[in-house]
Amino acid sequence: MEKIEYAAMDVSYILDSLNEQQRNAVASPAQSLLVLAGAGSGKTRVLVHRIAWLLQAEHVSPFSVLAVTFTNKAAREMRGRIEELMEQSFGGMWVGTFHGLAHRLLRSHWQEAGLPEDFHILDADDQLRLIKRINRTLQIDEERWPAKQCQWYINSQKDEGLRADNIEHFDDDYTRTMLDIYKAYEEACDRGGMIDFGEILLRAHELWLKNPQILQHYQQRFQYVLVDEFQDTNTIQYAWLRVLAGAGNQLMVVGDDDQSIYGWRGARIENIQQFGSDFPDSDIVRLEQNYRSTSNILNAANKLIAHNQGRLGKNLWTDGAEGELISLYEAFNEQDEARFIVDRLQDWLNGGNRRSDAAILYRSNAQSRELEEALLRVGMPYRIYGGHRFYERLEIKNALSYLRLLVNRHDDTAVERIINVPTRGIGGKTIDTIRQVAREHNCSLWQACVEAVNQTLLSSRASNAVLAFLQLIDEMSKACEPLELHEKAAYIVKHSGLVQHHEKEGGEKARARIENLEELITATSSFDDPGMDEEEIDVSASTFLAAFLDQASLDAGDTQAEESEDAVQLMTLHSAKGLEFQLVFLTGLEEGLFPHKMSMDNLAGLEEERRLCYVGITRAKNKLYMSYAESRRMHGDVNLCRPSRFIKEVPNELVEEVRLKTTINRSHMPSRGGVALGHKSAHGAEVPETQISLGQRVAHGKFGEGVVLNYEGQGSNARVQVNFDAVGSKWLVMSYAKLEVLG
DNA sequence: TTTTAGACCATTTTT
DNA sequence: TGGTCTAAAA
Repeated sequence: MEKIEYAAMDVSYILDSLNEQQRNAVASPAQSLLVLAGAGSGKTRVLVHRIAWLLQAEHVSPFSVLAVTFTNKAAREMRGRIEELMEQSFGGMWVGTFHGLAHRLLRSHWQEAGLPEDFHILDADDQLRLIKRINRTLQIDEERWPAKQCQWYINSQKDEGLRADNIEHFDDDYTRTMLDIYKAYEEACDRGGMIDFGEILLRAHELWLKNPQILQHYQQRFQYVLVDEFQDTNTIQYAWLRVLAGAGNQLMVVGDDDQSIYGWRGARIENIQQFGSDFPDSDIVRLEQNYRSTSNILNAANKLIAHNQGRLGKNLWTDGAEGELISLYEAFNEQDEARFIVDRLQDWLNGGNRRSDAAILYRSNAQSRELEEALLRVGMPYRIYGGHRFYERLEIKNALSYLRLLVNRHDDTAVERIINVPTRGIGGKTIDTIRQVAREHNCSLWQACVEAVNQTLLSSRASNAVLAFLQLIDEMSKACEPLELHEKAAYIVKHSGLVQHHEKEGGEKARARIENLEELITATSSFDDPGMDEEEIDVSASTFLAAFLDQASLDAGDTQAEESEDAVQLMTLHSAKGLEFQLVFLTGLEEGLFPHKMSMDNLAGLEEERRLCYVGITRAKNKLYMSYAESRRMHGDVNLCRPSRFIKEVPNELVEEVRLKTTINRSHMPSRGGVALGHKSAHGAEVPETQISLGQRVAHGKFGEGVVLNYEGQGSNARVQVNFDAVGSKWLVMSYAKLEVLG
């Protein structure tokens, strides 16, 4: 790291572009500082400028700065923006995620942390597989205690900083079972030198508590600690921060209690309320000026979130334009909703806007399908955020497992994964035997394979297959020895047989998989180890590969091969946090979907849903559409829906209802408590060449009266879906049904 | 051993 | 509806 002279530098550029509140935060002399940053108030900006201020105005060494975020993307962005602002890079500064930084500590102090030097990281999928295996050996009833639930239990305990030994139990079935599994799981992890995501944080915390001299070293080094998205910290993360900053270090946390949407995975909104009492001399700065949205949108968000209790309170304002009203559309069903959105989108694009400036947001991933189909139908390019991250994909994980075995032959997780992928005749029975051998000899699966072959414990056919596997790995290992990382990856992809394996299954999916494998090679060639200080230069080829594998576990690769085409953005509300768009569609505003039925029976859950809605609304800069459907097909069958309570929590004067063709009054709106379909006249799309339109009440000779929900085709060939009062929904062919149109 | 057919059951997601 | 998982057939 080069020495930097700051002599009498002009520092005004750091403050000049900021408003008063932002400036107060950036130049604060306080020992600890809580910045309550409303949506669109320049939160990241404040963090970036704060660091610049420390470095330049207060002559703080970059080595003394630690900045923590939740995602790698946020960390990269922060570092990038600091470098951009200061036109300089700062290698010695630690900017990273909680997990990334904690992992770095564990790599440096593996001995003190009680880990083997070559420990490796278990991702969620690996973890689940391991738990399943454990449950099988413990003979746990999978029906009664699903592995998913056990995984959830273990992770939430770790989020709370609790190990199996620390957990009080009342000897009930549930806790006893969970603790047994937790213990067995911990043992398995220890034996295999594996740590899961929660363990990374837990170990890093314990590392400090158990090794005061190490803690002291970091406390002395990191005099300035900054935290982004503080409302998302869980118990262990906050504890870790308190330990680090406990020695009088300067701590600045930035967050927004109204945007806390990760309670369900351990985030504690209480941390932000607790901060003041944990750091009694702390200052609070509120960033309340919003630079993003029109005042109509902002007011809608403010009014909505005001329904939550126990907020720290903020009053977001803007001096920007009032903007258009929020448009509300009542669709008949999810198809109608999708059609409507696509129509609006096309209008908007005809006005010369860019597709990537528009986003369609939904509560749950299942909703994307209908929207995709509608977009596909008109040929509008779109991109879906979320879904399977690059490094989590099946084919990638398989390829990585081969690479893992090059580094460490005793990586059981990897062996389990690929021992029969591609299929080479090693089936469940053979693998069981091998596991058995491993348990008896207390050795790794790899060794057990060797043993099983040598001792002829297997049928000759199985034995040959296992031997072939062992030789394949050994040969590849030898061949890869002298190669560069990306050459290793290319070699593995080529010689593992994975490509042929996927080619065989054929289809569109298979092609995508093969492309991904090629993409992996690209990813390795552009990899340069970000986690290394210059002190640690002796990076041998194999540790370089190990570093890549770590990075692959820790960074799921949210840059999933960015395509350059301008496309409409589709994502869940959760993944929309932190983003902004000119035009936003907030879809599926129905009771049971949003707020989701799993979260609406308790106040905490409901309030989190409301915050989610708040996040959604505040993504919009210029124009917001909200929509809901009167009926929605979910998991195959049709449900009738009531409009979300969140709709009526937005003041009427900010909303304009969009009606296609017919205007009707809103007597059936939520205030009445959801008189769903019933006494309403026709509205919306007509079934072509018929007297029927969606939403219309009709009578059938046999089934009685009902409401038209949907249609296919046209004229006498058309089929219509009718929800009958007596017998539920049915599809009928127009020419046979003889439907009578009711007024 | 591998493939396939039926059973089951479904928020939200980062690391 | 579609993805995952177990149990029976090729």
